[in-house]
Amino acid sequence: MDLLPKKMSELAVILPSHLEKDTVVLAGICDSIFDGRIKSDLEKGERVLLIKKDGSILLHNATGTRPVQWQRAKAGKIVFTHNDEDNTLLMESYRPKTDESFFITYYEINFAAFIRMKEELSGGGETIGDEKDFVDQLVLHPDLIEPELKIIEREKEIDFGFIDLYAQDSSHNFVAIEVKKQNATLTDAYQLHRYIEFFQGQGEHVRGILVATHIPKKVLSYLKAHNLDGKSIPWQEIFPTVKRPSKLVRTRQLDNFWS
Amino acid sequence: MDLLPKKMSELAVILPSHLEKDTVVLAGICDSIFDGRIKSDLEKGERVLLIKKDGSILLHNATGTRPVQWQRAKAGKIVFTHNDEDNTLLMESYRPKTDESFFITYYEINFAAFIRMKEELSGGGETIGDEKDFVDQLVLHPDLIEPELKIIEREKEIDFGFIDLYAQDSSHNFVAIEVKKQNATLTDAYQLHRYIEFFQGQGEHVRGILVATHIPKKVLSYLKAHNLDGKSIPWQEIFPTVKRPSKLVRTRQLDNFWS
DNA sequence: TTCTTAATATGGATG
DNA sequence: CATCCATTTTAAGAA
Repeated sequence: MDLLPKKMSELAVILPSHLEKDTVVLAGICDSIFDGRIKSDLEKGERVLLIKKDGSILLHNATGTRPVQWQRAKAGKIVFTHNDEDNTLLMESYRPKTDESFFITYYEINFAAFIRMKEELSGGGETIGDEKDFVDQLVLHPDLIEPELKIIEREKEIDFGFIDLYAQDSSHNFVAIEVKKQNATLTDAYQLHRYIEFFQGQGEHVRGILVATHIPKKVLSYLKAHNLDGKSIPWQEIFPTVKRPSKLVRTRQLDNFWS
Repeated sequence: MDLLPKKMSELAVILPSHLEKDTVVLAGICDSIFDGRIKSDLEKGERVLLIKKDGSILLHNATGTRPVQWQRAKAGKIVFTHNDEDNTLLMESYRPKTDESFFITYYEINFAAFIRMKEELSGGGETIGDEKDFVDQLVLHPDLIEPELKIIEREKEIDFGFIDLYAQDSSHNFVAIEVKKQNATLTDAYQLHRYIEFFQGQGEHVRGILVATHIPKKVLSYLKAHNLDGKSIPWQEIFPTVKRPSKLVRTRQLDNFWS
């Protein structure tokens, strides 16, 4: 849990002992090649490299959420080699599963460290508010979609997929409901359309409703043109208990937020 | 470009000056909350935090490609506060654009450092083998799709979108071709179907072909059921010149690989 | 393993 | 801005 020498020849010797146990952080000037599902060449630039003990490799630029190049875990051994002639440090990794090669050439190391993370302190987590939770709420409160709607089945399987909710409306029509936690897209409307067509092919009349937190006009007009319904249910109506600060919450207010 | 003190009270004072210029790396025991498009709580655990100068925040577990929690750039100012009472360090960030709050509470800091990255050394990159390149190859070698096929137009615009390739087959039928560089999905088949229906609506008969590196059975059966064609073209047939090492390439062999 | 689908998807191009 | 679309998407769950 400390700095490593910046000298490449020493790094090449020391790093192997850390790769299996620690998270390694390396910063410096490098160029690199990733070749696999795509071939990507990076010009010489300053970047931060993170290597985790499971073999995940993340090469980050100074900005941006995603790594600029990376390789997932379960590759072979990562090899570092120092080249005396031009004083470069090479990282090589090959992942047979996906036939991906990753090469990084360092021309300068400006920072090197390792972090030993205690096995027993890997806390889990919990999420609230994904699509499953959305559907859960709709099952509990089908009237949010339409008055007197009765849910009959969830994840009803038909030939070409699963229908999120299968229901019956106040006039005893059967209804296929496709639920999207995000803004609806045309693709979602097509999908619903295909489901309804399937029932038509079976000689059954089934209504279709697309439920989403927001449905753009273009999508609504497609639905209307094909005799389908759209119902937008704002996030707040589904998860009214989730509080959010309207601006940056200062530390002393955290307790309120947690409630 | 060096270590920072691990003492929380000092960190709270020092960090602000680094957040706008440097990449900050922090490791220790924390729990955290992200609340925005979803609400996610993490139990106490040991994690590595990366904060970039554009405000991107990445909280990483000891393993895994993706951060376990994160926030994208363009949020407000990130605030660190030391709480004397229980000796914790709090990170708070709020991103108005998406109404996302991110809180991390540190109980222990095991590693703290900053990396100053030179602005002028941010190298760009280049990729070969994306979908555009795939289509390029198909335009050059339409016979890979079907003998005697003639490409007429690329990115042909119709009411509901763009058709990757528009062509004419050996019997002078017009053909709409949808290309996917990856495995085809049902959604891709729906999309193609929609294009064909558009032409039917115009009173035109147009064949539809879905081209992908791989087409699962279910997708093929949907295509067949709707009089559409599927053509899977393995990656190697499209990019035969891209060499890959069959196993880990040792440094001294790199020159061969680069050719 | 293969396939399917949600995701805080991300990121780029376009209108 | 919103929308559309490709992505080395990733990752989890089911068949």
